[in-house]
Amino acid sequence: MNSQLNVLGCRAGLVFAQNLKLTQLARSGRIEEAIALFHGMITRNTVTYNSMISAYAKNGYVVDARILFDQMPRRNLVSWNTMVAGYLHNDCFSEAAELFERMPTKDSYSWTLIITCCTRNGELDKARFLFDRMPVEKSSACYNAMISGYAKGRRYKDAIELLYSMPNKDFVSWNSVLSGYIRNGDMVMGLKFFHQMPERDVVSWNLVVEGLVKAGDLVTASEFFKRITSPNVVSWVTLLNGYCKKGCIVEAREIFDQMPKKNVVSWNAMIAGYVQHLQVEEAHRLFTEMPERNAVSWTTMISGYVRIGRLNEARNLLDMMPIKNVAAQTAMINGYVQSMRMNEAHQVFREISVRDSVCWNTMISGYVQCSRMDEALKMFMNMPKKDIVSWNTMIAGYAQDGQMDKAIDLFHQMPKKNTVSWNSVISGFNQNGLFIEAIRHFWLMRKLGCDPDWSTFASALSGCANLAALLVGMQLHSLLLKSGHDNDFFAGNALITMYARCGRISAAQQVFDEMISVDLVSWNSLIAGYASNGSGGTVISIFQEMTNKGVAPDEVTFVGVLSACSHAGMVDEGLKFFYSMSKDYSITPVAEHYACMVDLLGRAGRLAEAVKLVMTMPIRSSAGIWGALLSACRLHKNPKLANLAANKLFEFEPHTTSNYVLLSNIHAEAGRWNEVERVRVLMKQKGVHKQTAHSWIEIKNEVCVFSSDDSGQPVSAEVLTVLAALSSQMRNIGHKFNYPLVGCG
DNA sequence: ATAGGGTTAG
Repeated sequence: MNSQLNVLGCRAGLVFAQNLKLTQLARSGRIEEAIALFHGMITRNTVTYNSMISAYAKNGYVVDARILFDQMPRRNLVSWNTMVAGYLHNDCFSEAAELFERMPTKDSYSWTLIITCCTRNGELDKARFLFDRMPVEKSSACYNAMISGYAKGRRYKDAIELLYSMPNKDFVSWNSVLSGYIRNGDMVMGLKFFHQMPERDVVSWNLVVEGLVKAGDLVTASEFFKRITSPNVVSWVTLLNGYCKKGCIVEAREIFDQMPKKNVVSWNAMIAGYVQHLQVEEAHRLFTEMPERNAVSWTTMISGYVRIGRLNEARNLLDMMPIKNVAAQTAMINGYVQSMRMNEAHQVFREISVRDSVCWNTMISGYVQCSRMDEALKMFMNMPKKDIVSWNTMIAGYAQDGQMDKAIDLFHQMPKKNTVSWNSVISGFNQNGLFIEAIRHFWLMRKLGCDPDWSTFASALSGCANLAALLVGMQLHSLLLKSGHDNDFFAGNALITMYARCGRISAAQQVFDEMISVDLVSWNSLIAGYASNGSGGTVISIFQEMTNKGVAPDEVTFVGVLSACSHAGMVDEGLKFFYSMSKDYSITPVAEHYACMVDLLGRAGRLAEAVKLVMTMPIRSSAGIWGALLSACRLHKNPKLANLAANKLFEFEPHTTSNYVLLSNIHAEAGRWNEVERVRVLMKQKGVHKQTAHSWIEIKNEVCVFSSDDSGQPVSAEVLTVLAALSSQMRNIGHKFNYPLVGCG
């Protein structure tokens, strides 16, 4: 009897110890060892099962956790809570809520879980509804969950109101509100709240240091750091990270060396700092020196080698990694994706045991970059839980691939849209020439309560630039000033282009002058602006100004400069720049530059030289080059050469109506009616139709569309009268018309 | 063994 009891006692002791070990393994991410231990155990009690459920869930194996939960012999309240927490940990909100509903009994843990579930899912009011009606006594944790939810959702008033009504406030309560301010970037309010707090612990101080670091104010951040009475590892790492992000890697290293206690996170942060500054060798030295490495250390190193393009070293590390995790494998996939090596990317992807949304998204974006949209879609469809990034990647992919209909289709299907989703469709419309749709979606986005960012403004402004929609462009300009995104390069540069394309070059110049700092794109936009406005001399002086300031021109700069010369008839200057770009700036001319040169020589009537340039150039010809030649043929009435240029042009653009029309007109003007007929037959053969040209204007928020030969317009007669008056005025001041202006609606 | 605030990697 006694010995039997002893055996039982020993067994109980063993189970207790093994349960403890299980929890420890789970906490340090050693899930394989935990599984082995669990399966090797002779006796298991409810606590064992609970620990294992938690172990699975905390390491991403939420399905296995559920299987064990369903299989275990007896479930207690903690088992149910653990499973709900497991779902919550893996962002499975609906599963968590479903299980919560089925719970036989609920304690304050359960209620805290469901409230957290709602707040994390953005359902703040539902959370509050449950909070107000929960039948068990509210713990501090429960209050804190609700307060934290409010604060994270920027509902500071609600958060503080609840905080003040709470009976036993602790540090977590105060820090939850503070964290909301800091994480949302509301530093001014955050600091004010910090000073109002009755007492502060290390976490409070760390939060403020974090906020200051994020705002880029390292001086104040280190002042606050110095005032912390006993800084912990988190305080040190936060400051260290701040110096790394600011590019002060030497100072970061000093902080690292000064740290009284280092843990894995400290080493990882320092390694990440070196990786960010592309000092991957130094990072690797620390990596080999550090006392213990975790998955983050390996992942940081792998992504470091990926960043500098050394995929072999990255792959070696991944192969050496003892227990591979998704993050490390995704970093590797990212490397292959960037080099378009999709087969190798897919091989790594196949080896991943638990696939999260990030690794799926990386694969999708890989196929998108290779324009393999069918495979991207296959991935997207196979993905078990799509997140907002997956949707946005697909939408941007279709837009880039010219399949705007599919992009819009997905956009309408997606459950929740963010700014990036809107940006993808808006810039997609622009890329596909649907500028009106781009602008319409900008207003729609604002109407539906989504905030545009600098990228939205840049896209919408680009739409205006292409439509020469000055009034809308000016409206966007003032919205941009109000939004606070006006100091951004992209938005500023888009403004320059918008004003220039709307013919307001002085406004473009003013935007340029008022920008806090300009980049190469700003210079290029200004140059292109003056170029299209025909101010060749100004372009040349701006070009000199920018090179004097030490800004090196690129290919785009020269497209602007050369087209300026061509528009202003400055042939010699153009030729000089063309030769100088490769000689002085070592920029190899591409098709666009040759097109400018053909245009330049062609306009000047030097057709033979233009042809010679095309025949001797070391690159493949393009539609732009032959198009420029064809236009020159019209200007200088050379139907023979026109036939040659047109034949080449049709190889590139067999279905572009305007090319055929141009050729036909050249022959018509020369009275070569046989040739005109030949072009007509050619168009019929190729199935090209002469499209009815149309244009539109906006009057009092209504769009009026005009097309040629359209007498159905209600205002046609009026328009025609005005047109006739304008034509006669133009004729009076000496303008000659190529065609009689008839039939314009 | 389960819930609320703070650090690092994809």
